[in-house]
Order: sequence, then C-alpha cells, then structure tokens
Amino acid sequence: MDGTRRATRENLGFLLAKASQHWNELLAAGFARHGFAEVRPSYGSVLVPLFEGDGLRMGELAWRSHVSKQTMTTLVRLVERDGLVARRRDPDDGRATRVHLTDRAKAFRPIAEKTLAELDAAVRARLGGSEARSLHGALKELMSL
Amino acid sequence: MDGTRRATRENLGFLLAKASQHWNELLAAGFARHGFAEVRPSYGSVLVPLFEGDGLRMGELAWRSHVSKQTMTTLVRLVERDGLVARRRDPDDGRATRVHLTDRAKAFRPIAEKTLAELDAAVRARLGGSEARSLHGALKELMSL
DNA sequence: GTAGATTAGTCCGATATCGGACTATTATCC
DNA sequence: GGATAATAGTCCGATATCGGACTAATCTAC
Repeated sequence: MDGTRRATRENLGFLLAKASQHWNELLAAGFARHGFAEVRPSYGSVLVPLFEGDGLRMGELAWRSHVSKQTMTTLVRLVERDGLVARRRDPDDGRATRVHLTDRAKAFRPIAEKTLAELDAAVRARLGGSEARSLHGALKELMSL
Repeated sequence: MDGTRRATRENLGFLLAKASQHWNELLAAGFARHGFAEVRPSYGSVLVPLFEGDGLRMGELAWRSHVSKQTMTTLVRLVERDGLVARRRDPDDGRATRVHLTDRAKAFRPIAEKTLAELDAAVRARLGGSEARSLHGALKELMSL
C-alpha cells in the first residue's frame, strides 16, 4: 500500500531534516552575498545573545541558545577563530569566561537582520502569511510531543 | 522592536532544527521501547531502500535517500557494526559493493513501520489531520525556495 | 578556615553530515 | 588492445551537536 511507503519515504522526520539543512544553506548564501562568507548559520547561537548583551559567559550563552555547554565551547572557538568574538577571563570569578563582540561582529549585526528579513520575506512570498504563521505554530506544537 | 527580536530568537531555522532533533529523539525512544535500542534514526537511509529491494549498491542507496556517497559510506559502516546489514563485493563489477539485510534487520521492519505509524498518529492527535497535511506541504514548499 | 558540595568550562569520544581529493575498476574509442 | 574517460567507493578534514568524565575555582557549613 501507498500509505506505508509514504510513511517511510516521505517521512515527517525526513522533511524536517532536509528543510532545516536547506534553510541553513540559504542563510549562509545570504551572508556570503553580503560580504560575510565566514559567518556560519550556527554562529547565531553565539552572536544573537551577545547582540542583546555583550560580555556574557559561556554557560549563559548556552542556556539562552538552548544548546549544551560542550556545543558552546566548540562554537565559540570557531567564532573566535573567524574573528567575531574574543574571550576574556572573568575578573570576579576565576572559573568563568566572558565573550565579547569584535568590531567585525558589530558590523555584521545589520547584515544578519537584513538577511533574516529577506529570508522571512521569501518564505511569506512562497507560503503566504497565514500558512507561514501556521507552520511556525505547528513546529512549536511538535516540540511538545 | 519585537518583530526583529522574534526574527532572530524564534527564527524559523531554529524551529526547524529543534523540531528535527526532537523528532529523532522520539523515534529512537520508540525503537528502544520495542527492543531495538541499537537502531538510530539515521539508519533509515540505509534500511528503508533495502526493505524495498535488498542488495542495492552504496551509490544507489545514497541516491535514493538523498544523502552523499560519503555519508552513506559512514552510515553503512555503523549499520553493519550493529549487525543489521552485511556488505558483499559485487561479482559483476569490481568497484561496486552490494548491501544486504540481516535477519535482525528483517525482524526490525515491522517495528519500524509500527513506530513510524505511532509517531504519525501522535502528530495527527496533536495537530489534527488537516494541519498535519498542511505542515507537510509547507515543508516541501520551503525546499523549493 | 578547611572539608565537601556546587558550578564553569573543557576534554574525549560518538553520531550525523558534507566537499574535495584519491584509488581501483570498468568502459570507450581510435 | 592500450590510452583515456567515467564511475564506485573510500579517506581526510570540516562543521554541528551531544553525553560523560574531568579540572579548577568558588561557595557553604560547620
């Protein structure tokens, strides 16, 4: 029967994975087009919280972006390698590290917002505002399964 | 403004990534509950095509599952390690490798279908059939951006 | 004020995925 | 039938992510 085949071959899991991949490719291409080819989509987990408050700690960044501390360690290393942040030891707590934006990252901020807005506009152009909102809602519902 | 904040912090990309992650966790938990804890969600890329035609080649598997040949090489190694497939050299083409299901994999097939059906049912119970179909459609639309 | 608990961050190893470069084999074409 | 092209698969290194175990520093309670 077709039902079973569709359940395995056009699986919701498959669609979610591919859509996520595709989104990230579009985002990276957008950043590159605007002169920030070194910025990977995942860097958002570091940069976005810092745009709202520079100098946060590793653990705080991980918590705000809903990733593990291990992931944040790896990620900050890459973002630092690419010159967008710098780490400094916290003077008040010898265990902690504070992460600071560089000028390059500050220059990137409007580009990030613009690229995101462009992508959102493209999605709305394709799906329509109502279906786009309903997609949003459906994804959040899935998370509570 | 709130619009910008939502665009960056409750990003569609973020939701897609997290929903995909969550789906895979649910799937792995389901397999484990039914006695196949060793089966990872990604193994579907190997097993599903083989359920429809055992003994396919690496490249054919990669093509059918829309992953790269490199990914398939890695994946088949893991699936073989876990005892679900065996590789044999193709007698008609010395470059090619054919992948065959083991008895354990054949025993897993109905479990896979059952678990997938359970998950689909849970999604429909949460979203309703119409919103579930529209989610499906919206994700496919995204892929053509 | 020191012993024990907690916290911050990293190291290690695993899964999952890709692009580029490579090797081995087969096919093609004069 | 031998040079060249194409194909099958793997190796290497990269990104992205996690859990468990570890180290170093701080806090807590006596």
